[in-house]
Amino acid sequence: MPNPSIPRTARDRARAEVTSEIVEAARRHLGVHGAAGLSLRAVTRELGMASSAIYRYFPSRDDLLTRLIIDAYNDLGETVEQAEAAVARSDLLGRWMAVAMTTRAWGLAHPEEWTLIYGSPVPGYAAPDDTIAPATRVAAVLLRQLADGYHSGRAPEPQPVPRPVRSAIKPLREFSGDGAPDDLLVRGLMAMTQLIGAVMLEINGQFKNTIDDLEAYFELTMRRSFVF
Amino acid sequence: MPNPSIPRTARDRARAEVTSEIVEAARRHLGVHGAAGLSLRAVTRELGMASSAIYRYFPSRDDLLTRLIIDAYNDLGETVEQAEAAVARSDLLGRWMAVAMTTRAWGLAHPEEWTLIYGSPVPGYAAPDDTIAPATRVAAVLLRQLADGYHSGRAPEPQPVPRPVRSAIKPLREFSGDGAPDDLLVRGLMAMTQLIGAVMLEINGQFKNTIDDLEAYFELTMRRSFVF
DNA sequence: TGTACATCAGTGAACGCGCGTTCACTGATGTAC
DNA sequence: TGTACATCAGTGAACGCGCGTTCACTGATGTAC
Repeated sequence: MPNPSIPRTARDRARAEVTSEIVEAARRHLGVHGAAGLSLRAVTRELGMASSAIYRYFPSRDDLLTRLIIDAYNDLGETVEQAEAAVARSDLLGRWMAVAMTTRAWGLAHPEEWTLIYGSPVPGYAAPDDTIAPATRVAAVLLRQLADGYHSGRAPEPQPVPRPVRSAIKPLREFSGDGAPDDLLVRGLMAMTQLIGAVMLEINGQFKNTIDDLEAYFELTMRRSFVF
Repeated sequence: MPNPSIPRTARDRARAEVTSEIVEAARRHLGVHGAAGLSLRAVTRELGMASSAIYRYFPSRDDLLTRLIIDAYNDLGETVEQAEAAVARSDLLGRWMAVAMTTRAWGLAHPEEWTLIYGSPVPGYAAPDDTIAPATRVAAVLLRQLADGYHSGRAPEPQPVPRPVRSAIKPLREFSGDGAPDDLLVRGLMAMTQLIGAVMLEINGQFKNTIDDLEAYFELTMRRSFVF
């Protein structure tokens, strides 16, 4: 049985090529008009094909959007994973800073795709289940750091976590296994919130007229947000 | 000279009334289709008037959007100011928690307007200068808290702030006067980032399948983000 | 108080535009024998 | 290797829709004398 992901015939090869051309053109169009304004006709126009031709590749506009979202999650996830893997396992601060700085750099380089995955949902679009797994890649890296820090005895003195919160983060607990106690999970979530929040505010221009050198400021706040 | 903001004739009264009806209808429409999909025709249709009639009140779609943005900033700002003013001046934790919980409540109650002011900019729309002043109301409340905490000697042991960051936050420093030293400004910005980030992530549904009781979790993280 | 004129809200038709999706079709590529 | 049929990419016209904005107009309200 041939692997269907490896194109075999000329037709298959052409199909794979045109598909990725469509996705790339669509990605470019995101930048100009945002996700809500993504237009199939504009995409096909740029590729010089009939507007109806796109339906040979994507059954609808929403399916193209889904593909863009999955690609964005995977691109960010892969970039972060690679940067983090290059740091010595015992260097927890280095690993955290690698995640933080790489995430920011990716967001600034791909603001539309950032908005696509972390911004407000596109009206009328419901993300299918295929997007869940790629969405968790960055979080998974951070959970591993928490577990490593905890098991090497470097966790900070735990602050109390009230009962309601303890049960509130149960879903996360189930996802993370018993790699870290509740207090550490809360600290990790806060660090993640600080990270995503800071990048989002910067991308949306909220720091305009407030902070000049955003790189230096971001670096300091991420150092201060380090859990261990 | 009569105050032009107080309607005098029947015509003026009618104009003020219709204007606010338009704004309210537009606000409702934001919820369904987002800012990018705000349609003048849909708004006039709901009010039972000709689509061209709206040009007697707003010269263009962008002007209506601007009005919605200014209203949103002012509504949030006023709500937060009032809640914070009800807390004893010396109760710094109470004042911070009032800002945090009120901000979250407002955001959850008005997710579209939240997205309008803190979300990614509407493509093709450039916010005019009139939006700057209302945008700073919440930040101004927090800066007053920082100054009060500092002048009553409750500031935490300052951590070092590297030179580049010191000059990076110069614009903020100029805005805040000498109410608080650099370290305190950084702490304040981080608390603000944690607050806005947490509300934004919750509104965008990023905590789905991660945290059950978001209110309890939010409260804990805001307590932990308290500067003093 | 009454009249003449100016101002203004609201109308409805029209302009020019772009959109997602469907459909019957053509012609090239792939497959089974 | 050659032929007959099936599969599939791509076309172009069409459907029905909604949009922001302009314009000449009507009729009501306001103002100056």
